[in-house]
Amino acid sequence: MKLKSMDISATASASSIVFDALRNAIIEGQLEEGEPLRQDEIARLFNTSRIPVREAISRLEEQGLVKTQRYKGAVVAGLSPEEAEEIFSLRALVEPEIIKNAVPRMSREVLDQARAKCSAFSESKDPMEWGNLNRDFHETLYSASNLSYFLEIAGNAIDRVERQIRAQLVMSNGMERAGREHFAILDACENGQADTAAELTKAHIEGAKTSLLQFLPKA
Amino acid sequence: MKLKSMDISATASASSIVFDALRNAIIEGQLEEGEPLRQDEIARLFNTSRIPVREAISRLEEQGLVKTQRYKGAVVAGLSPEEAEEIFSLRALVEPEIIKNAVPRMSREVLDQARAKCSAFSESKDPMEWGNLNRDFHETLYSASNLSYFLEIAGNAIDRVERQIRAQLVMSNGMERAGREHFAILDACENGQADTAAELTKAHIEGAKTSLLQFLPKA
DNA sequence: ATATTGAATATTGGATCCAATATATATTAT
DNA sequence: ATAATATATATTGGATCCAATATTCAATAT
Repeated sequence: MKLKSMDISATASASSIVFDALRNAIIEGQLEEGEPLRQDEIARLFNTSRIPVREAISRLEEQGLVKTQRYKGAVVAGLSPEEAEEIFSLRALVEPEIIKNAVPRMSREVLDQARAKCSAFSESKDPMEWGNLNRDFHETLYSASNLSYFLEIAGNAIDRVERQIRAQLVMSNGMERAGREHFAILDACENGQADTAAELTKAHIEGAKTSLLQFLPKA
Repeated sequence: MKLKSMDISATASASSIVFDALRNAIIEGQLEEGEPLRQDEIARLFNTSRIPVREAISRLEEQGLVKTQRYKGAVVAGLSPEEAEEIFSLRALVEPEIIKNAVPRMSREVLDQARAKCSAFSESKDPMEWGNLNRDFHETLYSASNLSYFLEIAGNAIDRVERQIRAQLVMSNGMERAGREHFAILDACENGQADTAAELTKAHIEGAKTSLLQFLPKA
């Protein structure tokens, strides 16, 4: 008798399914700044009760992706230019450290995947894909790093600005410059130049910061 | 007719009361690594139902202060030497930036408060107070900074290692060195030397990292 | 017509209950 | 006595219900 056993405790809870779906919807711009998250509506959509939805929303608030007000519910968080600047500054501190740690640990396989993703980004004609391709590329490189806490911090920082980055990528001509910079970072990684990769990553982020700040409306 | 009005939506929810209490209990070492957080027990203690307790626990997990396993509940998170190292490295990146931003913004009042807290730390004979006094001092200096996101990141990083820092402060002779370093940082702040304050802060954190890593058991 | 008040409806916060899973204890088999 | 099985108990996950607060709409006053 061949049975495929599975660890039942690895199954996703209702709350984490809702959390992941909402996080993705926010990052991808399907839920826009200020949009209310109606507990009952989301619960209906996922065919669950409101309790897991409330837990998911609590977690999203800790991630800075939504803002809740007592008795008034949650809305998708906005991003002021000041906040954006800080978040990018933090990324410019953290991500070079990640890549510096990652470079000596990169396998041939990781580098191949990264090159494929770099090309995919560069060649894509579908603006809807650019955000995912951009992020995939960076995440592939960073995946070689063993700095799990730094990865967690960077991941959340990116989540915070991702919706705006994606909007900006679609609406401006930053794609070409980003593509070139990706290849330069990748080359440095392939050549084992950790410090160069870190510097290029920092410059890349600083450039993205400048672009995004120009794109964001002034309050 | 004189009525004192209040904004009812500013009242604390059950969930945030539980969250704050658990966070403090973890930070202060009253809840130790591996200790289970029993939903029903906590609910009874706070005279509420389990729902707000579950939400509080979800938030604590996002903060990295507890670890939950599906169907098995939450336990207070541990801290490996590797994690500790990373968290301190992140702090050593972030906190100097905070203080550099804070120094030119420090009022006479903030500096006076900081000096009072610095002296209080230095003079305290009660090991149970050292943790709070230490943190108070740094938070007072940082409060002059307008980098709200950096403050959030640093605050959480400190929360993650605070229990161990406090244990280590009590059990080792790092108090004297910490006290001297505090006064040096404070002097630099008072003299408007933002870069010096940043360097001293970085050195202070790196020193604390070394001490803590010596204190933590090797796995 | 506009402003104010009252009623109805929508939504959130959390209490209670039920089902599912994990753990502890008792019973049976070896 | 030890190991395996069955039963009881503890705990978690979430469905449902109720109370509290906010928002919308209708009715009334000016």
